[in-house]
Amino acid sequence: MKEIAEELKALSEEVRLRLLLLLAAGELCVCDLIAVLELPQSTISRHLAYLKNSGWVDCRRQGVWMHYRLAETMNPLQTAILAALRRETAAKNLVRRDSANLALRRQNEKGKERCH
Amino acid sequence: MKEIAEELKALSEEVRLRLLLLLAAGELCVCDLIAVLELPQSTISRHLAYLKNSGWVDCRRQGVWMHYRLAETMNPLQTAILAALRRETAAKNLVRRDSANLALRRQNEKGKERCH
DNA sequence: TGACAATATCCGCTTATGCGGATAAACGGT
DNA sequence: ACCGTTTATCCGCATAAGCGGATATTGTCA
Repeated sequence: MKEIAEELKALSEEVRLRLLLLLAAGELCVCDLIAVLELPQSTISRHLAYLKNSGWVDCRRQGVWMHYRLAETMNPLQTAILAALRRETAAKNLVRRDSANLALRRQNEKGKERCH
Repeated sequence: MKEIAEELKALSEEVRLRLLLLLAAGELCVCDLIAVLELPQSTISRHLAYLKNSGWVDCRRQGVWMHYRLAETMNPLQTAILAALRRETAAKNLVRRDSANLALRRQNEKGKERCH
């Protein structure tokens, strides 16, 4: 039960929710997340570490860049909660804005190959 | 999004999780919850107030007794999360112990009419 | 109205958490 | 080996949250 409470606590913070929902759409580099959320690097990094320690995301290093993605092995509770969250937040302003920002950034990157 | 984070924060604490799961099986009086969880009255009352303020439970007064139950109007996210929680925690020791304690208390109460 | 029972709130304390600038660590390129 | 870039961690601070005994509130009954 303590573990379950910890998993939920990891999602009880707006920045972490935004990060998780962005990652739910696919793997991202930390620098992308910093740019999209427009928050200090230390803040983003700290919250990503929190999500990682609570089993929501994994990361892999590629050179200097660190890529985060959803944990590939979630327990059934996590899977169900994440699915519900994605479904019920899809229409929220902040979520739409974040993914729009990400799309914009992707657009501007065309041909400039970065983070890989 | 802040509201969603608040709803999740309400569930990120073991005592509140236990309370909510007990109430998911039906309305209960505060004195039952105190007896089952075996925690100080002020602790139980505080956590119940938290669950109420975050929209997970409602309460009704009947004389001196206060009865708590699941909120009858939850949003879709809450409904989904609660369903997942009930499903995934049903086999947990603590959850089973709590409901066993409640059943035992109900048994001992036979004919002694209380809390109503 | 006075005494009692159930519950909520207050209080001082301790611990946990978030913040963001500063610093450290990891890595690639030259 | 050194430099610049990216990310992680450290640090001091401020705020939030949990605890449980003490007190207040609410209601019942005589």
